[in-house]
Amino acid sequence: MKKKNDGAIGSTMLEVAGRAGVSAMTVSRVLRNPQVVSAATRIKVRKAIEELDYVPDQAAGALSSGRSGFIACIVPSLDNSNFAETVRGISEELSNTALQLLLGYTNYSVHSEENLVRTMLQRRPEAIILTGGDHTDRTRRLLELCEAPVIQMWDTPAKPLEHVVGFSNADACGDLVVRLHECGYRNPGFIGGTTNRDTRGTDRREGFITATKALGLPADRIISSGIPPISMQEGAHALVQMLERWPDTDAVVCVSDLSAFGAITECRRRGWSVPERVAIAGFGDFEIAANNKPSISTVYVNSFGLGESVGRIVKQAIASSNQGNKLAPQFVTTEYRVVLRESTAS
Amino acid sequence: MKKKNDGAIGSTMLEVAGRAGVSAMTVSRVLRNPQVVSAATRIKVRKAIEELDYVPDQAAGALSSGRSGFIACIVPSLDNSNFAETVRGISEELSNTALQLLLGYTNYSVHSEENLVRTMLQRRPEAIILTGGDHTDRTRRLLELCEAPVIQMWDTPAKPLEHVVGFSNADACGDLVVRLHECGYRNPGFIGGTTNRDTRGTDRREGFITATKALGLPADRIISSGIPPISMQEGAHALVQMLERWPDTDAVVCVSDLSAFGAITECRRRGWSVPERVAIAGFGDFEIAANNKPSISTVYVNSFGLGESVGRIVKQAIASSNQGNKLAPQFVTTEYRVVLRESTAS
DNA sequence: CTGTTAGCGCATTCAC
DNA sequence: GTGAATGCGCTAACAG
Repeated sequence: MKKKNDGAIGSTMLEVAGRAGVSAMTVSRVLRNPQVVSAATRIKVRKAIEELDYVPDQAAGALSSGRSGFIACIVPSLDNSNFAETVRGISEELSNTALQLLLGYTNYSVHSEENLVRTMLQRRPEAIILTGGDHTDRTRRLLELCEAPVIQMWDTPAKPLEHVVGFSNADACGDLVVRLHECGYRNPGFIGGTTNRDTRGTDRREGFITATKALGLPADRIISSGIPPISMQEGAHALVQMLERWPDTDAVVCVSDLSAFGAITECRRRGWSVPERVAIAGFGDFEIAANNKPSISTVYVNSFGLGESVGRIVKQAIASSNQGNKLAPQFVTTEYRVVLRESTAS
Repeated sequence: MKKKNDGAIGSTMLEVAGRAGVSAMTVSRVLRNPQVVSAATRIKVRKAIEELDYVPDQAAGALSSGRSGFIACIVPSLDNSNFAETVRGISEELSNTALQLLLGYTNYSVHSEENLVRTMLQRRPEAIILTGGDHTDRTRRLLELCEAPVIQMWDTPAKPLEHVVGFSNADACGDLVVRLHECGYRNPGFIGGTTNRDTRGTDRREGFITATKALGLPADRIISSGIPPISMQEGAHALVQMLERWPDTDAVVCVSDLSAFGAITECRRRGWSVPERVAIAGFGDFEIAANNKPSISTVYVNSFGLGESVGRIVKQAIASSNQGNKLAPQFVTTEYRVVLRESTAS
């Protein structure tokens, strides 16, 4: 046993109770169910809590109640406006609850994800939020064993684990290709990363291929450069390769706005005008897309709203579970929208 | 009491012990101190763990051992390369330990920070990492009461709470001004946000003022626009205001690379050449700084290394505490470096 | 090297 | 509206 209060804050619930002249149970009630306690007692207890600077120990509470108060949330990267916005959306939606996000990032590795899931399960999260539909077998097994609701987001996996909030990156990218075709572009190319670690990027590439084929356009103009998520510099590099290999390429779709920016900037360096020499589009509608010159055509994704939906499902699932039910698997598709700007001609 | 395994994974340590034909304590040892258990027993126990897909409950472990395994880390925003890199640095440094980051973000509000701290203290973190030196009185009180080591990062507060890892944003910005002066600029201006929520931004502005005064340059050319962290668009807006108000301004220092990018792009839209008409510099050396045309002069900050230092101190502080000591307050200053590029003339 | 005992701090359950 | 008893799952301490 540890020494009393070793590393802890100040006092225990029992000490608060002593000071207030009530039982520990009453303190507990004041904290989590104040309305069942008489006003007078409530005030006494609150005073004692104040005076002792009492901070409840959630580990103890969790152990006793079987509710950790944690929501595990695993994203590929924190340094990405899209995921950061989604996390904000989730947080905001959960802000009026006692639930706390346990955040982790995988660096786009399913192997890291497996370790993260294992680590987080030790905290007994009440729900688990994952990005995408690509997981190791072991991850899937772990997730099935634990009864917590699982939400996959940012994708629409064909075989969902349970709940899904996302959109088809393939369709979204396909729509972009269709719009470019409508603008008169006939020889589009695609720039993305070299591996399939970023499954959303891979889906966009697939969407590009499907759409170009359907439109009878060349579907093979694909440059893969760099480990996803690819950088501005790699976008620049890939664009040059693209135009060297297929000089008559008239529109380039980049896997993200950042690589699109890199590509556009490289054109400016070389004196190739965008969109006259070549049109360039991105994906994600990051801040830079609207603010660059030329502004960047892209696909807007409602990252924040996606997070809000996820948060709402988390709350519903937990509410159901509290009533002894299980929320039926939800499948929410979120908004996206092609936004044409100066980097492609209309 | 909760129903057995309600919401939990599968089995308890006792069940693993039963299956392996040992006591629960031995299972515990295999998990956290394997070398003290005989090889034969170890194998038996590991087998049972495998077969039952046992996942230990850290809440119980924490309660019993008095060690939560959590490190609280509070940053202003997740959507900021600098902080994201710092978090990566911390994570990486802690990756060979059993410590887990409990991440929170304040949206640049000391009030949110106070709530976050209170929430996180309920998890009994073994160390607490804060960004900057600006906190409410109540936050400071809470932090003093809990015995966990506190680390302030990304700043060099005059009155540190305990440990500090950072650099002087004021000095860094001042150095930038000096370098611009060396390049021949005599009428510099500063663009930043309207409030002091982002204390690092405020410090940079102060550094600008101090340096310009010391050099005998005008120190009053300051445009404040937008709530920090200011956007690209606000950078654009502020630049126009700057040149309208003080047309002979020859160099503009922006509080971050993003606002600098906005400003530069606005110049391009208006046909004002950078750096000929006006030089523009940023802060942070984000990806965009090196990749823009013109590339952006800025101050490089070793965000990742800063995080690594923080992680190292966390480990040291916990190690000391385990030996019954207390690590003497550390004060680590991290690297920064003025990087002159195309957006300022040399 | 292994087992036994006890208790971490709280919340559930049931009395009153 | 309040209190007492009990145990959540694990680990420290000690005994063997």
